[in-house]
Amino acid sequence: MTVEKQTRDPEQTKLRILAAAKVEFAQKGLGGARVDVIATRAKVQKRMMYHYFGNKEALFAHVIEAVYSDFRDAEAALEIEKQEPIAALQKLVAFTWNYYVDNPELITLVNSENLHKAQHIKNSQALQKLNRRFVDRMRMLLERGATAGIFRSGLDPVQVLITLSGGGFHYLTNHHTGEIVYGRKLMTRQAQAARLQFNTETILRLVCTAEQLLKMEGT
Amino acid sequence: MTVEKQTRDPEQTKLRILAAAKVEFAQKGLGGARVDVIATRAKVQKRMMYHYFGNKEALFAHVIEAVYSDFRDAEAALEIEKQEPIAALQKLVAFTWNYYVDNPELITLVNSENLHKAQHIKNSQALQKLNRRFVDRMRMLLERGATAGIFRSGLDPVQVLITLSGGGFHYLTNHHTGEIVYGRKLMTRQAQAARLQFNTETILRLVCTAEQLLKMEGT
DNA sequence: ATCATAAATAACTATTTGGTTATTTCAAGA
DNA sequence: TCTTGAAATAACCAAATAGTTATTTATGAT
Repeated sequence: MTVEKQTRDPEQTKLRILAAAKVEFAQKGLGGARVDVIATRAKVQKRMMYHYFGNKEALFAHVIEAVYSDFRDAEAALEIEKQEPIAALQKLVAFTWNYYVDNPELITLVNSENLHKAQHIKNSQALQKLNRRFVDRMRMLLERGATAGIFRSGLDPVQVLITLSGGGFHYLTNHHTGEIVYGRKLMTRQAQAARLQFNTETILRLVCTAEQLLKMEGT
Repeated sequence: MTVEKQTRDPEQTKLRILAAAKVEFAQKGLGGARVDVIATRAKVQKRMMYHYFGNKEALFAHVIEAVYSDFRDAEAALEIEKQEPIAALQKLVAFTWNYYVDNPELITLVNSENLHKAQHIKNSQALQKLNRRFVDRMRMLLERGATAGIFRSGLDPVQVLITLSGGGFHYLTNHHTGEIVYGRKLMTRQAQAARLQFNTETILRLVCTAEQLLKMEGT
């Protein structure tokens, strides 16, 4: 049994602040989040937050950058380039959906960052690099599919990616108002499974040629 | 020239408060919005806001409800039930997109309401009624298309509606981070036109039968 | 005309909030 | 072992903030 001496552990302290901040910012947004709540939840003196991160907004920027890069890292680890096009696409749609479901903070944090016009990540070189590769992976996947005669040619990878992520993101981020608008539960196990399936179908119908769709309907 | 006597106009006062609140809440979210800013912008004593609306959250609830019902009213006025299925769907996609573009507050307000778990509209009978009709219109449209052999049968109108709105909503609400993620401008005139076209295509490919898609590709 | 009521104004307050000052404590390197 | 710089604590503060109290003023009904 490790006896944890809490005193003097700067790395742990920083991580605890970051974790608490992620929860608070995700829950209340940048404007609604409270520095004191973060400190209390992190079991850290508020002063330490200012010591390590400077101020509330800089802390927010750190949180956003960490959350985004975790997401892209997980995505890159999928190695969809090693699968055949349709399977790769299905895998990517499912991964994206599941990641959103398992990391609900990501969604509200991204929304909050957009409310602030993305000013906190605007200058992050690290994110720009990660994301360029991300788009390239989709471009190559679409090209492979087109070459194989399965996918339509000339598709814009950015448009496909936005539609792909949006099918999950939009559903999840707006599920509270959605349940009122559509008059049904949207977050039951069944509803979630149905949405993933529908979204997969949407993307496949979007990228596959009509001939390929006819062929698959026969299945 | 009408000499405007400002004194004693409760309707105008309420409207000015509502309009100012809409801007402030849309810009900063519920948590970030400031009551004093709203009062100043409305050119009204802050006390009047409390007089007419009770408190900040109740004012927010009024704003949300007004914005939502304006949106649905405009949509109902389209009368898509009077058009043939494909044209109706194209019209609905374009309308939805354009409404979002022309009313950017709608998007951030809906996001803010979702951050608060939709608690401000949860009990609105008016909205529930409006929305039930909205889903019914899509259900009937899908049925008409299926009967005509143009649309696939068995499509879930709610899933289609979520995908349809999401294609625009998600793009617009996340365009700030999106420009960094995708490394390109997303709000130029051309980019907007391209997105509307892509989204229309997505929805048509989603609902039309494969045979119908083949037929249309010939065009 | 006047009176009752609602609209509008002005000044105020208790609390919250992001951020700071001042001080103490630990732990690693000389 | 001693010194030095970073880690941690505690108490504090000015500004901001949602909401109030107290008062005046316009207006429509009688």
